[in-house]
Amino acid sequence: MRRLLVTSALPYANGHIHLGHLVEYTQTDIFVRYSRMTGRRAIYICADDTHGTSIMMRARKEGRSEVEVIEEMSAAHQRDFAGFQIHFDHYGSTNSPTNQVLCNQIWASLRGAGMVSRREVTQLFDPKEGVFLADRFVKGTCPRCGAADQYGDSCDKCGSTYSPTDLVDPKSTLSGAKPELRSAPHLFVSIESEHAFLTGYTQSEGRMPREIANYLAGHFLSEPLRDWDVSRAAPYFGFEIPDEPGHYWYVWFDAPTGYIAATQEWCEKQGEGLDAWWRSEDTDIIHVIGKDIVYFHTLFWPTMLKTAQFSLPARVQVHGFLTVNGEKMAKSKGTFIMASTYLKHLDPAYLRYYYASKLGPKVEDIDLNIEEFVQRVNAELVNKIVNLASRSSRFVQKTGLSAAYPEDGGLFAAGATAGDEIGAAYAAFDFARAIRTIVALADRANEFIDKAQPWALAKQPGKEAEVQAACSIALNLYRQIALYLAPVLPKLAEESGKLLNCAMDRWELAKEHLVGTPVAPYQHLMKRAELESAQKMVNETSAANAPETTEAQSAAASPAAPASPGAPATPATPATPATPTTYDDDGAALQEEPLAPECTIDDFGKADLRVARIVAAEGVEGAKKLLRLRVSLGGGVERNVFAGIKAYYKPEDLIGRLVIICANLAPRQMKFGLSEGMVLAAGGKDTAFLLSPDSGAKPGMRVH
RNA sequence: GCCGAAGUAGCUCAGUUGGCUAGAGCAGGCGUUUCAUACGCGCCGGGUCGGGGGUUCGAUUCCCUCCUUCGGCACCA
Repeated sequence: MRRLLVTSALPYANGHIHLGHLVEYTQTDIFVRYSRMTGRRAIYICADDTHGTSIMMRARKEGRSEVEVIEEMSAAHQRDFAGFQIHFDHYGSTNSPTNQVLCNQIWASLRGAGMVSRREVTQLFDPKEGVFLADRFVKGTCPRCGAADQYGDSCDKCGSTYSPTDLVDPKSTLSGAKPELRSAPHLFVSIESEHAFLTGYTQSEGRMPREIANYLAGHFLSEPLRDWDVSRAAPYFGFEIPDEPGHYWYVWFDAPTGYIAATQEWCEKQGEGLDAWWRSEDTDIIHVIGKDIVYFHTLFWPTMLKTAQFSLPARVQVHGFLTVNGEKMAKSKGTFIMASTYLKHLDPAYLRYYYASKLGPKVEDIDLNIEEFVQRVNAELVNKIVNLASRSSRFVQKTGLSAAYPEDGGLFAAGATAGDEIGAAYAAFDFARAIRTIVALADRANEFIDKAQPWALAKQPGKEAEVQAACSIALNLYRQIALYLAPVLPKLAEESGKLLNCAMDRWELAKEHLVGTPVAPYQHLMKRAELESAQKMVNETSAANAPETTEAQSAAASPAAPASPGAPATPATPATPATPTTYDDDGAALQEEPLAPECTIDDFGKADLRVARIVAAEGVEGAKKLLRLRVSLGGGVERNVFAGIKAYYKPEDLIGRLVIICANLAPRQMKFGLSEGMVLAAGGKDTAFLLSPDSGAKPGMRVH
């Protein structure tokens, strides 16, 4: 049988593992465990992703070295994974000597193939803001058709595309200043030469979920592939590029190489050769990733592998995000639940089972609904499955199982047949189907016991053989089920093996009767999940609101969860209910958006900031992010202002509220109307917090 | 608005090479057992299969269109 090398995305070393991450690791772990049970040689490789600016900033803030930071986090990650019975054959780090050697090697191959270019990148630079401007931050007149007010990359009037430097009369959309041309050295990897290869690779049947292949075909492969900027200038925590001193590989360059490096470290421990795993026709490599990092795994990574003559992944399995109670995970709602928090309150088996019952082969978000979670685990796992063992094992403790398997009306045979279907479902990452089929088997087993009534027979003298027969059947059916669930619930399988004195490690065992073996005294195999405990977990998460809020999702290779840390759930609620005794004001926000160049008091004075009252607010039809606000400056002076805060505030909650606006901002014609000012709000990519004056302020007052 | 995915019972979902009265689990109601972790078993109620149109002897399934939801992109002065 072909060997399997399976990976999950590398968790970023700047945040703890949360329930969103666990979707992916659980999914992968189940797949690997199943594969092993069928006799396939399979290894599960992972590592921490450690490089990048975030780690550097964190280390500085905490006054210690980056290495100390990432070692601590790696230990925490591995502790969490172990707590959820996620078993890696090797867990490495991208900051390893092995990985560095490998990066050098792949880099040399790319160089050798003539795919690397060093370019003085001339970009438009905003002299007022002190930043380089991405295409979308530049507007000007289209060089083709002369349409005004077009973006730096393409014209929506004539549809032509061009470079921002071609724009006539360009303006920075940040400051309105005329951008200057400035250059900086960058290293690029060109992948356009591999366009045909990538089309063939990504579109080949079974390589990845269909919708992902379509997405790539439509968004990237339909036009020339752009060069990939792989360098970052010092200071940067990472590997210095050997032939380009002062420049470091961008974290996404050395993250996927970590898959290979970690494999190599495992090989060294095992005395095996790396080539058998990464340069072999006999090994299938499968990457399990989240839908947010498809781009890196399906375009750049295959190109790197091909160029350096490594095997190409046979499959890239993509999963969706985790939502909690139907919404994106948010600290403020108590749904940004850390793995370690969960473990304090609930059995990891519950989550493994629940995820398995929800995970299909499609790229769909899955929802963790706390109530459904408790209900489902209890109803299916405890009430009908585990209870099977509990209700039938006691009657045969003294006698053990029948020496010959009794007539059962074909139940066992049906269960054995179902095993093929269940196995196929596991192999296809359709765990939900596997679970459905398994639960159906448990239903049949319960019906059987109910009809056989061993408890009634046990009271009638002379019926001992019948009691034994009924329970032998029930326990054989239970064993089948426990075997089928073993990839999901390894611990349950192990305990069941102790109860029935049998092996539980091979899939094919489900086709063999278990006869004549002793039965151990029954001990609880699993407790019922308590809603109260789940509630406590949520409450504890809410209470711990501040720590790790912003750090959790800047991950380069972050897998499962959506990135919306700390989105304001109820903006109307005062932000500080009590005086906090400690603060966790980390540098994440500042790091994400560095300070602008110094300005003078006169510069500042140019902006006329005023208190204003929102007198009307409504969503803008056709716009997903915009609210149209009517604000009053008092004395009947009103303004029409658009604000990109639809996702964070309900219009009705805003009416009557005092805010700060920039009142002398040049009016701007937008797609949906004229905007006559700007409402001030703090926030980053996924958040917005409106500014309000203290009570007493009146509309029209100037902010000095 | 553009691209993608999806809309089946109160909830979570099965079900399509087009075909018998559209299914399961949970939740709800009724009954029943008491071996088991108040668990199990039986029965019942409940769906215009998002709306409309078309192809067909026949459409939940194929085609068109509209609506809604969720992602991604745009808009966020």
